Formats: sequence, structure tokens, C-alpha cells
Amino acid sequence: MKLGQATIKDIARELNLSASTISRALKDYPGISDETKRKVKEMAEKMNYRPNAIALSLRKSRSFTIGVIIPEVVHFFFSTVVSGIEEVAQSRGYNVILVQSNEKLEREISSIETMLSNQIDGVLVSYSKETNTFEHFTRVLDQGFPIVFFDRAPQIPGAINVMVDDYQGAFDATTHLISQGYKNIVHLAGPPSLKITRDRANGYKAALEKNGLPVHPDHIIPCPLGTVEESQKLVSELLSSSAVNPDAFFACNDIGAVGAMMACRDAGLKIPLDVGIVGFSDWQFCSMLEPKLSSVAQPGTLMGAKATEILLDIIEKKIDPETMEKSLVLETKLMDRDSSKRF
Amino acid sequence: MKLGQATIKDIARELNLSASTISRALKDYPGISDETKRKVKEMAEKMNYRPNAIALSLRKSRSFTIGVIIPEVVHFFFSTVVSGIEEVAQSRGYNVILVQSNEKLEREISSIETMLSNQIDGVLVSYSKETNTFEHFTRVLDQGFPIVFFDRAPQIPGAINVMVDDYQGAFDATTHLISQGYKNIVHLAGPPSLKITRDRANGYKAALEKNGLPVHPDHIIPCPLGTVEESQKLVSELLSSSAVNPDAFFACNDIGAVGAMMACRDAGLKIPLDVGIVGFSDWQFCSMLEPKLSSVAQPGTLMGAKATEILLDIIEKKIDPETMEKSLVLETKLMDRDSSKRF
DNA sequence: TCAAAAAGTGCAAACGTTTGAATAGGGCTA
DNA sequence: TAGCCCTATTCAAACGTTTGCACTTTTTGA
Repeated sequence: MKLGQATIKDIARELNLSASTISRALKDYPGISDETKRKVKEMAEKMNYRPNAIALSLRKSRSFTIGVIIPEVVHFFFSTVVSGIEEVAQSRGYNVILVQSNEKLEREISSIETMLSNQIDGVLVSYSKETNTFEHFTRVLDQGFPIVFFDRAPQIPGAINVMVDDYQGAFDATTHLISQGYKNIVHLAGPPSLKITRDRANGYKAALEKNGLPVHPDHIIPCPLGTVEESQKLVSELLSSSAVNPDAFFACNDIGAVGAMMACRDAGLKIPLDVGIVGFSDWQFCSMLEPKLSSVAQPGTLMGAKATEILLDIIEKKIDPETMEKSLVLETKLMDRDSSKRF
Repeated sequence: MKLGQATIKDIARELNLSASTISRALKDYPGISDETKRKVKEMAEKMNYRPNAIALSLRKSRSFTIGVIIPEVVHFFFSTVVSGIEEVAQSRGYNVILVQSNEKLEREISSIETMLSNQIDGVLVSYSKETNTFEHFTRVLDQGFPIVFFDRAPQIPGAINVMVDDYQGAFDATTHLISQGYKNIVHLAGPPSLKITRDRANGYKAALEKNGLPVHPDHIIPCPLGTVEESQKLVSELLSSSAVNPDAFFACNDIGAVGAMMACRDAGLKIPLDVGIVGFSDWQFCSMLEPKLSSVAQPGTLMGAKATEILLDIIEKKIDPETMEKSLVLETKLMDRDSSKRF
């Protein structure tokens, strides 16, 4: 790009050698005399030569760049995943191009197009809440283009997914509440379009059933927006109506759990004495709250790292996407803190 | 990249035309018959043609990609900045390559190198805590390569900086505490290498002086690590020693403020009755704490957006880096919540 | 002493696109 | 019917690398 950026040709001219010799000398190819290599490297240093990765990409049809599409950047969990992705990519010599879909399908589609135009080697995707068709993914997957999905993974045959064991995490959280003597546990669910929402709800139900507790459909409250205000309002309404009389909340995410905490406090209920609360994701702030919020920790950084390793292995043909294991499920860990411990 | 990706040449062969005609037809250049344009576009559509951005970059010596170097991704403030950057870049047709330095100077240096290799059009930087030399920046700046610094901005002559008015923010926060009747205000400072640390400390001191309160050097406590545990420990020690008898804390960041809250609670002090606390940055969790934490809000997304606009304007030569205003200072806003309100 | 092998280097094409200049064919005017 | 100007198209070079092959020159072996 730079006006004054030295190229291989410049070095060649300066040294009265051909471009091919320079190229080979810099790469320590056999068949170039040590004397020439020395001179070339010296001159490259002196002229502040920097290889042009764009030209290399064109030549090799490889950009050493991967794309990442996430719903939003300002999101604790996704930021941990991105951190893991960036870490592994950097260490293996790849660049990371980042875009956020802002939970918009349209943006997701255009991002994929731009990335393909940019000759990206592969892409990591967590799709948006709005995404109800996967045609934009299958179209490129069918061309043999490598995509690895993480966290929010579609039900596409043959797609490679890296997820967390949402079912088990929810099961553990609910079981924990039951073991602490809570009997009337309400689940604050997420947006219905996401598989993780269904898995967590199923884990919740399974834990109730296993412990002989009834599963009431009206104990599952969808919180599609995912804001503190939303869950606070819903829980407040629930507490003031006489129909349900909850003594615990298992929320699909920590934001929802905070809303529940606030609503309970407003209603004069003591946590964890009167009401137990467990969230999901174990965001940074959980241990800063009073009482400290119990939550199901998801290994975000690990998820990003694993997904990237798989993607790069596919790109570098170290593994075959046809025959490989199609989904990797990572374990969650219940962080039981004050908000759910009666004993 | 893709094996089966159609190129201009493929279309040319298919239609028995030359590559140049295809190129011009696709771009609606004059001098191509409407009939040909129609046929070309039809065929392009049919063959699922996607322009190769890499080839274009090589030809035009422009990659339409900007680099972003930040200390860490998992950091609320930086994630808001990145969000603003990504937003503007995307809307103006640029890609964003993201790297995190992990607060390491070495990583910062190698990232800049890689990015230059990748023919990036410009770069946005917030430097690491470790960075004590700016030679790696000045070297490329001197070549006329566009760099815009944000938040953590170096004292390099001619460098373009986008910052927040840290001095004024700290001044406002301290003044607010004084107006609430707190008299013995301790400042929890940040890593000494950062300019923002000094600015915030200066704002704190100025507010004390303006209100006729003494400035004790031992009332300024450095917290270089920036963890909750660190500030909790330091504040606990301070409270148990008889030397200083603080009735308020103004922390350089919200994490430090949380540590102070915890230490006060441990010491049996009531917030805001016995002790007032104000943080800096207004992280998401501030309003989730009990009591809600007062904090100085920084416009992160706006900062990212502004910095990107300036960078792209320089890249596109809409403004001249020589003659332009060298630094943009954004206003902070004190969010006074429960943790600092006695009245 | 001469051919053959080895060592060192250069040529040219390729990756996919853009673009200034050249060309071909046609219709018009004088 | 020559000269000219359009219009539509093609040629060829360029961006910076890499790489198979060809070409010198030197060294080796018999």
C-alpha cells in the first residue's frame, strides 16, 4: 500500500539480480549461494522490505485470514469466545476479520458474501436470533467452503458445531436448587428461535421429573428480549399474582437472573432464604453482586479456541470434514454461590 | 479461493468476449452495448460470480481493511469501542481485522508488522499497559501510514488521538462526592504508565483544591493490577489502619470501585451512609449492584465511531492529517446513583 | 581432455482484476 | 470512394509473488 514500500523487484534492481533469486534467497531455498543469500537479506533489511501478503494471497489462493460472525461484540460471553478465537488464530498465523450481525439476518447474509469476496479461508459463525433460514450457509457449505458453528449451532446435516452442554448445565442448576430445598422452581427462558433455549428448558424439565416434581407449563416464562427490565417486570407480575408461588428461579442467562433478583428484592423477599436464584453463563459480575449470584459457567474462551482449531485443521486439511466427528460438546460447571445456598 | 469460484475470465470464455469487456460491463462503464451488458450480468448471476477482493486490492493497492489493536477483547469498555468501530467500518465498506495485545508490548509490535504486511489501509490503536516506547508507531507514522489512537493515546507529536475528558470526568465525580458532604475522599488510581491514570488523578486533586480540601499524597492509592481482589485488599488494609479515615472512594475504574464496596461491607460500613463510592467507565453491571454504583460514563461506542470516521477520512483523503485538529476529546457523564447519594 | 553432473541464476507464466491505448467495423459526409 | 468519426470491443501491461523449467558456468569423474 505504502508509497515507499520496497518490493522484491526493488531489491532485485538494487542488487542486479532477478526477482526469483530474491524470492528464493529470502526463503532460504536450496540452490542459492550463501553469499547471495547474505547480500539479499542484508539489502532487504536495509530497504525495510515487508512481504506483500495480498500478492501472496493471490498467488496461493489462500488469505490466511478467517472470518468471525457473531451477534454482538458487547456481550460478555461472545467476547470471551472471540478472545479464544483470536488467541489460536494469531498463534497459528491467521488474521481474524470480525463482524457483528447485530442479531439481524440480513447483516449475516451480507457479511458472508463480503467475506467470500475477500477470499477468506474459512468462517466461524454464531447465528443471529432472527435467523430462521440457513440457506445462506448451506449454499457455501455445499461448495466445500469451511464453516464451523459455535454456541448457536444450526440443525444442518453435516454442519460442524461446537457447543456447550446446555441440557446438562440446566439439569445441574435445577438439581442444585432442588437439593437446597426449593420446590417451586420457575424457569426464565430465552428467545424461542435458539436451540440453546430449548436445550436449557429441557434440562430444567428433566431435573424436575427426575426428582418427582411436577412440570407446570406456566412455570416456564419466555424472555425474548433478554433485558434486565423485561425479566424484572415479568417476575414482579408473577410474584404479585397468586397463581404461581415460586420459591426459586432458574434463568436462561445472567441478565434474566439479575432481573429476578431485583424483582424479589422489590417484593421484600430475602435471597437465598425466601427465594433461590441461579443464572446461566457466569458473567463477570456474578461474584460482584450481593448476594453473589450462582450461575452455570460456560467455557467461552475454550469454545472459541476449540472451534478455531477445528476450522484451521480443516483448512489445512489435517482433518477431513466428511469423516470427522460433527459436533463437539463442552462441559459446563455450576458455580454455586450465595444466591442459591440455604444450607 | 474456492475451487469452483467463477472469475471474470470464466465469464469471458463462456461468452466469447474479452476479460476487459466483462469487467467494464459489470461496472456499467460507457462504451459497452446494452445487449452485452445484459448478457454479461446474466451470465455472472448464473455462474454465481463473486469479485475477488484480493486481486482488486493488489491492483488498486488498497485493501479496504483497517486494523484494530486493543489490549483485550474481554473488557466491557473496549468491546463497546470495537462495536462502534465495526459499525462505522461496515457502513463505509471496510473490513475490520482485530487483534488483542493482551497488554504485551511485544505482541503490539508484531501485530503492527503483520498488519502492514497485509496491506491494511490504516489502523486504530489503544496501546498496552506495558508500552513504554512508541518507536514502533512513529516508524510507520513517519512513512505516512494512517494511525488513529483512542482512549490510551501516546504523547507523540503529530499523532491523532480520540479520548475522553478524563480530567473533567474525575473532577465531576470528586465534586459530586464533596457536594454530598464527603470530606475525606480517597482515590484508587490505575497503572501509572497510562496517561488516563494521571489525568483522572489530576481531576481528583483539582476538585479537592477548588473546594478547599487538602490533597494528601497518601490518599492516592495505586492499583496497578486492576482486579477486584487487589482493591478490596488495599481498601481493607486502609480501613483497618488508623492513619487515614476515609469516608469516600473515587476509583479510577469500576472494578476498583467494586473492590472498595466489598471491603466497606466487610468492615461493616454502610454505603452510602458511612462511605460514598464512585467508579469510572459505567460498566454494564453498575446498575445491577446493591446499592447501584455511581460511575463516570465514557462514550465507548461513540469513541470507536469517531475514531473510525477520522481514520477513514484520512485514508480517503477527505481530510489532511497535517493540518487537521490532532485530538478529539469526548465528554463524560456522571451517572449518580445510590452508592454516592446521601441526600 | 571431454562429457556429464552439479550449482547458481534467470525467464516467463500464473493468480484475478483494471485501464489506457489500440483496433475493427460500420456509417456518414463531401 | 476516400476520409473521417463513431461505437464496441480487444490488447497488453500492471499490481507483487512464486515456481517449473531452461540456461550458464563451474566442478567432477574417468
